[in-house]
Amino acid sequence: MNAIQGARSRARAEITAAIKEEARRQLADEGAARLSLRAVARQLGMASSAIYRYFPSRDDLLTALIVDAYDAVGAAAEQALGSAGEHPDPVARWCEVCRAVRGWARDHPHEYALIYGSPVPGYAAPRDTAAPAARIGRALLIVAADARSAGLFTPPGPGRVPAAVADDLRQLAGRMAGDAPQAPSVPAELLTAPLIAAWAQLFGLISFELFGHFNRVIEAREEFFTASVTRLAHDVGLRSPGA
Amino acid sequence: MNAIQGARSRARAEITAAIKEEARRQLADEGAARLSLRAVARQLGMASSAIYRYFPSRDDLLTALIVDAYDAVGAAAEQALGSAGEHPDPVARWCEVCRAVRGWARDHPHEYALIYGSPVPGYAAPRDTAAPAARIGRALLIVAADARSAGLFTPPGPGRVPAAVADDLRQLAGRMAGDAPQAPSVPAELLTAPLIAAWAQLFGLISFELFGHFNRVIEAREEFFTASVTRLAHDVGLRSPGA
DNA sequence: TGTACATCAGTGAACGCGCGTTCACTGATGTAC
DNA sequence: TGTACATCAGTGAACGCGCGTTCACTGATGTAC
Repeated sequence: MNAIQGARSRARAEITAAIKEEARRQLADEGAARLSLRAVARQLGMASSAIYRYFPSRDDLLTALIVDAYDAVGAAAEQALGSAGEHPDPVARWCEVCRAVRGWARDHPHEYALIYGSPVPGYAAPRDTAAPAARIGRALLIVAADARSAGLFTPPGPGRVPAAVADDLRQLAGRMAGDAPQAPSVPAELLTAPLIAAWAQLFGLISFELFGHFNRVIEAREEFFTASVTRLAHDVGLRSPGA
Repeated sequence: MNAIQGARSRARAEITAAIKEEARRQLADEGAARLSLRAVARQLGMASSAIYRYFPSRDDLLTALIVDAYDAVGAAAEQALGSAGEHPDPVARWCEVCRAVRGWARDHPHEYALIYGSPVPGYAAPRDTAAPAARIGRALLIVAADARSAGLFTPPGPGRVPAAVADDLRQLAGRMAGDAPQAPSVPAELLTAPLIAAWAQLFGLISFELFGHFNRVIEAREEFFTASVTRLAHDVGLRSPGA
């Protein structure tokens, strides 16, 4: 092997990236179900069989795209978290994270559809997707955790949470601590039903916008989105400093 | 034409229905993108070309399935609205409508994905789908309207709604009145941003459950859903009689 | 530094398959007089 | 009631296409001595 990592393995990494890039382009034209190895190879000027040196099958290429998409949107959320890190208002910070997710989704609608739209038929998500998929939820949790440290978190009244749901939340908190022991640990009392619901509901707002259900309903998309996620922040228990 | 509507046209209606039924079955196996006219014909024991006597193209068959799906889930919502019609508690009634939608979605996951998942690539929804698609939103609105009549509706503070969104809502109210003049008219002050948001967020909850994002997160799906839509009801401004 | 060998990327042909749609046709069902 | 004609459902072959995957191969890049 060479000093600079070997020409071969560098070429390999570059071509792997080129294949994924072209596949993402085709995703945008045709959707996931119509993604075709032959078309990717054609566009790249290589024999269709050559793809098999990089991905053992079409499904493996799809999996790589899915993992990349989760990572990309997760990174966008975390970056918003970071840049709004000093922000004294947890509600505004929550909104920034939500807006980053929406922004990424609007910029990459087909990758968004790949991970948050209908599951691709006959494709079973492997374990590898679980960790990247959790990044957005984790970012939202950190907003809540920091708000609590600042005394700006009012946990929702616990009386209304069904016992079975409370059990699920306890188990999930345990699993999150175990999966990423080095990550900032998540106080179990922040992992509430409203927070999980807000997480899912966020994607209802984004999906409705991207998939066309707001056509002829809401045109002021950005204003509507911001107002809606502000409401979600309050549901979760976040408070602005002055309030 | 015959007294009993003509043997030919009766046969026609029956076979059209059989084609759609078989197509729905295949939807469940393969997803919308892989729906194949030839496979439908094969399963029905007819020549593939015979399908063209009933649907001019594959896209027209898809459109018919989409319209049927919107109508089916809309009917489920309206039925819940009807059976909970006497219910004195608007919050409970709202939950029943939401639960009916979720129940239909769980019973018909692939038809749900067809209308609320990723758009089918290369397929443009024709105008025919707009009216059936509005039925669920209309059902939710009626819950709010009846609650207001009973004095159990507290409109959310108008201060926070951006002006552009308020404009959209006014226009939408006008359009809804025009589209269905015979339907119970919708007071514009009920068509609020929180209600539209709750409508979209409802599908975030259902999609997350159906598309697998709650796996290893929430297992008490029904309890979680009911708790979440109860929270939505309060966001919208509905109150229970005693509260 | 040079040589023999192993590894690996990439090729091009082929396999077997399914697809949407068209077309000329047959035969049954309905209609008009 | 009977006959001539029009309408329509359904057939089967064909067109042209693209797909995922396999396979034996060539030639370049890397490795061990």
